[in-house]
Amino acid sequence: MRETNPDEEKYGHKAIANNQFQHDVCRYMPVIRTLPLFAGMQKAAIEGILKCARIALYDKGAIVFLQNEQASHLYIILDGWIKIFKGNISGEESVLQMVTVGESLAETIFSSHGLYPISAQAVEKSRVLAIPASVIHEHLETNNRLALNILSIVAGRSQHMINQFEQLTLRTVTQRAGRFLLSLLLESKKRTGKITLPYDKALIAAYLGMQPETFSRVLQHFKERGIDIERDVVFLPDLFALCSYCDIELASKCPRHNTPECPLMGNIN
Amino acid sequence: MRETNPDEEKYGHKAIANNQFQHDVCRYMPVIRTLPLFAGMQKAAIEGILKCARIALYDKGAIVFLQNEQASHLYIILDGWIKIFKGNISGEESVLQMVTVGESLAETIFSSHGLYPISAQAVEKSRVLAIPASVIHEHLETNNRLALNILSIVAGRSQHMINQFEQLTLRTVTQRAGRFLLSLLLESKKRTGKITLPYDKALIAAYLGMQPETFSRVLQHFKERGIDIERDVVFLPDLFALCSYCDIELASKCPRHNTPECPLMGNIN
DNA sequence: CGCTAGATTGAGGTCAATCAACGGGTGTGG
DNA sequence: CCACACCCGTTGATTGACCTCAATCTAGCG
Repeated sequence: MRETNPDEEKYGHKAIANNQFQHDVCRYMPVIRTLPLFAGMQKAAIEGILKCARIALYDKGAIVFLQNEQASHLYIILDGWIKIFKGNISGEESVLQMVTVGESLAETIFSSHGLYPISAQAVEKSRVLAIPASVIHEHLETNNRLALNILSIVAGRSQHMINQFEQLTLRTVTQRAGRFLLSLLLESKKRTGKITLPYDKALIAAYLGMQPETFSRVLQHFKERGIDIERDVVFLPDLFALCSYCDIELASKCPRHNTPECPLMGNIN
Repeated sequence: MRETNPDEEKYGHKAIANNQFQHDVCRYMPVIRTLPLFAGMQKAAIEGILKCARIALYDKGAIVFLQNEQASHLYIILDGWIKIFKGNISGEESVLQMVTVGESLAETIFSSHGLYPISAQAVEKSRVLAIPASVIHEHLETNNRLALNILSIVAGRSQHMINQFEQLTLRTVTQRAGRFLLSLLLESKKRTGKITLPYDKALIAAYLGMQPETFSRVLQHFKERGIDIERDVVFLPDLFALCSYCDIELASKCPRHNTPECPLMGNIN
């Protein structure tokens, strides 16, 4: 039934030797239990689902799955970064999201035709919890809490996609890059003006829907405006330097949102 | 708690006088019962949910809801076309989807902060079934079937968005327009070479992420290649004229997919 | 020390947006 | 029935944002 997948050769899929499936799921139980997927669930129920789960390790560049493959697992990242993308026949690819610790590749297995609609690739050494799709589907039938948790995850992802969508259609490259840096700043708990880029600049560029050269030029542009950039570290002259790139999604993560300290004073979109 | 919403004035929201809420939900029961939302549910359960539902009528141009408003209802289109979009402060808007009969605006009410992440506007006279979000949330807690149905809807929507995303980033305007026409062809049951555009050209252009002028020029381009276009009707010289714009999502709707008749012979992406 | 991958910089090209004018249906009022 | 206005769509000319290609630079690493 499955169509031949031209991507397989390209990415050297099926050649992954380090898929080291291990039985040490329990070692990660403390982390796993705190995942949104299992929120509000009984210990027994969680363990029932995890019985068939395995932990897989992917090297940098390894493919987790490819679009149009049979969707076999639901994945949760325990460590590292996974790139979610869609590639076309001419080799170009469009990066949909970058996923990291605690997040899951969930909606992918509820695809109507049972095939992954997207591809996933580790962009650095990553550890992933893999739960068979059949197990999830089985528990879904009886475990309402699980269904609601997944619904919540998928809806959240959907919303994030809407934002990404708006970014690409309505924003210039400078605005996209500025917003990206601001989001990094808001995610870093310690509120210094120091931001470290989480992965390759070329990858950031792809995620932001632009060419590496363009991203480089945009950073150059920021430098001229007083933002100091060295390698993968960005130093802000002050914490408000990027506030003009804020939007409603980022604002909700900002401690100064809806306070007099916010330079935008609620004029956000 | 609710922020002032500058869009309200712009769109004349709250001024909608024809929101004719009616108690004639039962008149639409035959249609409603066949909706994916209620698939596999008992008659009693469906009626329990519909007890508080109302049918609303929107004139062309009327706003159903605006982004950042409190998410109060889940909507299902019974008639007409609704535009789902995200607008920014400078008045530009990015059209995410066009929704029509049988489809729902579902994921919108599961937004984490309880606000609509997007706006919805009727682009022609439309009839909509509105179910209070509180009712849905209440039933979700106990009705597992409902949760699974919604999950399926949201996942489907999410996947559609992924496709839209890929279109905008990886395809040229010509490819996007060609694919759009092809999708219309595949959706029309009668397989003649005649396609009628479902709404304004300007709206189609916005949905395809281009300017009206650009869309017009693209149609011109098609005309030069033998496709006859008159007003809102497109005549194909033969049924395969647009096959080069096919992709895996459209292929699944094509009766000739995976048959020797398919001019692409499975070389699809 | 040289190799390589990632990043930068420069020059030129292109696709689609923008700005502006026009055409041709449709509806309205005289 | 015609004159006019209005809206939608088209067409043309120009601009500009971003891409592409190619050369160069830099840092890490064996």
